[in-house]
Parts: sequence; C-alpha cells; structure tokens
Amino acid sequence: MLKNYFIDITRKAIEKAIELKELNETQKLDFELVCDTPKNKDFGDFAINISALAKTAKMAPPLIAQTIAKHIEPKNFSINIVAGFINFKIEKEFLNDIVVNILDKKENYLKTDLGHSEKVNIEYVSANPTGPFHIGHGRWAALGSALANIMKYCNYDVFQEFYINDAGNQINKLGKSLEVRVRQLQGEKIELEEDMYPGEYLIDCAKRYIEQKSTMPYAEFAKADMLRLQKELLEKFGTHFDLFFSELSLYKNKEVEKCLETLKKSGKIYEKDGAVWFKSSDYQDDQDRVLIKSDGKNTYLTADIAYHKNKLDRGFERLINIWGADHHGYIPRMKAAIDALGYDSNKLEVLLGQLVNLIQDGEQQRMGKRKKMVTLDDLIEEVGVDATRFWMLMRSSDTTIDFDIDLAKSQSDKNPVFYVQYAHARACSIIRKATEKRIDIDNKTELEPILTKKEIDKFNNNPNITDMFENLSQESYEATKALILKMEEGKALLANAVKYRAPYMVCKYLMELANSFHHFYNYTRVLSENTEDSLMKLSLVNCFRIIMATMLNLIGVTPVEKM
RNA sequence: GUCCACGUAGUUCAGAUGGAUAGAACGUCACCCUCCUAAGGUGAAUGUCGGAGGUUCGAAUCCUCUCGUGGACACCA
Repeated sequence: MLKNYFIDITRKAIEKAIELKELNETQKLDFELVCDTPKNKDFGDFAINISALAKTAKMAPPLIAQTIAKHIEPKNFSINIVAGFINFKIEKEFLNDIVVNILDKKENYLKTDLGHSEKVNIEYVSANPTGPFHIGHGRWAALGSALANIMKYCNYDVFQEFYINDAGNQINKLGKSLEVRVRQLQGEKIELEEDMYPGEYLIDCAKRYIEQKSTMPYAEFAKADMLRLQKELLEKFGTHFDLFFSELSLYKNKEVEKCLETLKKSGKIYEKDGAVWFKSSDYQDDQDRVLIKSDGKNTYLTADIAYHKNKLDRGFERLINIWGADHHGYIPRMKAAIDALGYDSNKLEVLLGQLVNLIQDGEQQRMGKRKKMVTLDDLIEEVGVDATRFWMLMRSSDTTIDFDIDLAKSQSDKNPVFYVQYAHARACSIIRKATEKRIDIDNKTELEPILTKKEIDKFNNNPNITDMFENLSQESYEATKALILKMEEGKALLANAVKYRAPYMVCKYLMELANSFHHFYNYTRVLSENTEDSLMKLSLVNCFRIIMATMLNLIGVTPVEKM
C-alpha cells in the first residue's frame, strides 16, 4: 500500500535524524505516523504530519520537516514541505506499477491477509419463524452477508449462521393463530384472540394447509412454512447461511441442561423466590438474571447461553453477533455467562445496528410487527435487491436509517446505487466497443474493430502505460492519476472496512471510485485510431472494471454490464 | 430516574489514534454531447459542527456540565 510505503521511508528518515542528534531531545518516535491525502492537491498526493515531534525536538514544525526530508531520497516522487507536513508527489512510474499489479492479480488485487484464517462465526437475522421479515431484518441480512464476504476476502474463515427461535411460547401462539385461520376458511365463525398473530400471511399459510390436506399439528406446519418462506427470501436477497441452528435442538440434545450444570459448577447460580438466578452482577452486568422461572420453564437467555457455548465448543475463535440496538442491554449478561462458563468473553463481539424507519408519502412509520407493516418482501419487490442492499449498507450501522421508499424506488439519478452501477456499465461498454465492428457514419461502410482480443490479451500480459501519460492534457493526466490512486486506495479501505466491521465504508468508496471514473471518462477519449494509445487506456478501464466488480460483488450488488 | 447511541449545509449523511481552507450526495443556479452510455462531467451558492465551559501549539474529534432525539432498563422472546 502506497501510504505505508511513505510512512516507512519517513520513519526511517526520522530515525536517522534522531541518530544524528538533529532533533535535540527527541529520543525515539513515540507516536504513530499517519499518511493522509492532502485536501489541497497542489501540495502533493500524500502527506505526513510530523508536528507532534515539536514537543521533544523544541523546534518549529517546518524546520523539523526539512531536517527529516533531508534523509529521504526521492525516487519517482518529489517532496514539498508546507508547515509541519511532508508532502509527496508521485510520478508516473508509480501509477504504472499499480496498473501492472491490478492486471496481474485481477479480482485478488484488493486482498490482504488480515484474518490469518481465524475461524469466525457470524450470526445474524435470527428471527422468530412466526412471520415474514420486516425491513429491519433486511438491514441485518445485508450487513451480515456483506461483512461475511469482505472478511472471507481478507482471509477469515467465516461461517454464517442463523439462530431459529423456535422453542418459545410464540410457536404455540402461531399454531393457535393458524388454527383459527384454517377454521375461518372452512366456514366457521371464529375470531382471532387478542394475543394472536393478526397478519394476513397466515391466511395464505392456512390455504396451503388445506390444499395439502396436512395432518401436521398447526404449530409444526406454520413453523415449517414460515421458515421455508424466510429461507427463500434470504436466498433471493443474496444472503447465504451455512447453518440454520434450531433453538429447539438445544433442548432435544439436552444441551440446555448440560450448560446449566456447567454454570452451577461456576458457583454463580442461586435460588430465590422459587426461581433460579445467574449472578451476572459479579461480572459487568448491573443486575442478576433469571435462568429458570418459578413456573419451571427456562428463559430465553438460558437457551441462548447454551447456544453460545455450542458455538464456542465448535471451535470458533471469534463470535460476531448482529443485533438490533434494542438488545444492547443484553450484551453484558451474555458476556458474563461466557466468562462464567470458563470461556473468554472477548471472543464475543456484538454489532449493534440501529433500526430502520420507513418513510412513505413523506410520513414516518415505525418499524414493527403491525398489521399493515411493510415486509422485506414488499420492499424488494418495489425497489429491487440491488438498491435495497445498497441502501441498507450505505449508512454506518449506528445511524438510524430513514428508508424513503419513494426515493429508493424512483430509479433515477437520485439513487446512488445507479450512479455506481452506471460507472461499471460504462466501462463494460467501452471494453465491448473496442472489439466490435464500427459503422463509418459518412460512408456508411463497415470498419474493422479498433482492437482485437489478441492484441488486448497480449498487452495485458505485459502492460506498460508510462508512454500514455506523455500525450495527455493536464486535466486528463490529473483525472487519470486520481483514478489510479483511488483504485490503489481500495486495498487499505477494504482492510479498514473489515477492521471496523463497517461495510458502509465500501459503499462510500464505490461512490468515490465511480466519481473518479466518470471524471476520467469526461476528459479522456479511450478508443481511437492509435492502437497503442487505445491499448494503454483500455487497460486502465479494465483495471477499473475489475476493482469495481470485485467491490460490488463483496457487498452483494450486481455489477451490471449494460444499462 | 439510571444506562447506551446519536445531534455536522435546506435534506440524508461522511469526517475511525486531535492537524492544512470542515467534505459528499440530493435539492437550487449557470455551463459541457458531430465522437467510447448526458443514468455523466465542470463551476457557483450554502455551515454559530446542538449550547456552555475546560484540556493544548491546535478540538467536529478528548473531558465536564447542559439541551434535544431515539433506544434499553421482565420470572417476554
């Protein structure tokens, strides 16, 4: 990565200056150097601020910068000092190297080995199998799958998991609700009771129950039916799970019981008021929690603890859970339980996502299980998978999303996902045109393609674009350089997105990358009668297409070739 | 009441160890297609970074207080 390269040579120069005692009292470099891109392009392409040395060196920052810069030998770049900044301006050899590298590594160019094959379990969505997904689930689905993709790409051994809450009281309620719907369809005059599921989706479910002449218990049938619908939708949404883990199975396999036994050995379990309590307040939690209610039933937490134990016993070195922000109070008790069981709670990482507000007809609707709720299915139907995923991902997960349906479904330039996809389609179009026959407008005769596939392949195997820069206008050169540097930046960006578990960074980057390309396109004619020149510029377009498609695939948005 | 998150342009948001003139998109206005996709590009306008103190060479960023918004405070799942 270029930034690291400049940090490296600057660090060495500082160490040299310290060694020669040119920086007075400074004994060592005691802060981390940061390489930025200057806001003002005239300063250079990269900048490192050394002002923090002023404290120990007791010198003015510009003088320090000059002292350090003396020890840097410019190789294919120039140095420019402004205030406490050492600015680097790179030359075309650097740009050529980047292009050569991308053409060589292709869709692997952005890879970095951050994960070292660490075994990571990402658990997300994990909805009750009692109804359709609401749009909030769509956010977790997009977030989890995008995070899984980028982590895999950076060499984490990722396992994606969905926890089915199929053991609680709500399944009985679901069964009773279905029963009412079935009997209604059979002509009985019967009404849903107060606490039953009112959604109309159960009427469809009841129709299937009757059609199939099912003899299954209502609850079993409804559960299986809901789960099937959920799985279908997730696949459609580009979200793949390696395992759907049933809460019920924990009871069937006696894992909840065994887990309770293990917890008892920790000495953090006691009885009070006829219930069994976990002394989670001995850890980070603010109060103790009930594991077995006075009626003898387990709480949701109890099974969930067993589930986390199960995950850890399967050998995962890291557990990432994506939960709605309304669950934040739940984190300390889960961590406490993991510690009490003798595992390291630092292995558990919880990503809290703020909720999604729907804006429709300019009015805000609260997300939730209402009668007339907008389901994820409806949203995808109206807006499309690509746009839904992009909109769900493009905001930091700790910001509440205002999802304006009318705006997102208006397939116009207001929609950032089209802006990004359009750039990719544009690049594909140029690549296509390069090897297509042309029509001469004046003579109406057919002309040979500008390039042949053979020529392109030959060039891409041994690329050199340094000559290209000689003939570019100043504006075109700046645009080309900006595009190449933006592509190079993708590597560091992706690493950060993984590090901070923040797929939204990828979306932001995609918009910037698309912008760089559109800008380049406006100043630079790619295809011309000059074969050599066309080849060089086309290779650049190719690089862009590769980076763009790689990033889009990672967040699960289609890199469309034609629009 | 206690705890957590958030408050940045008209709007939606970036601003990930404290650094150069606080950025982008949408919206507004003015330009740019004989030629690879104008679903694009260029330029202009737009800000008490919620408020008040503090820390220091330097704060949107860190600390304290304060105001506002949302969420959590179950023997629910």
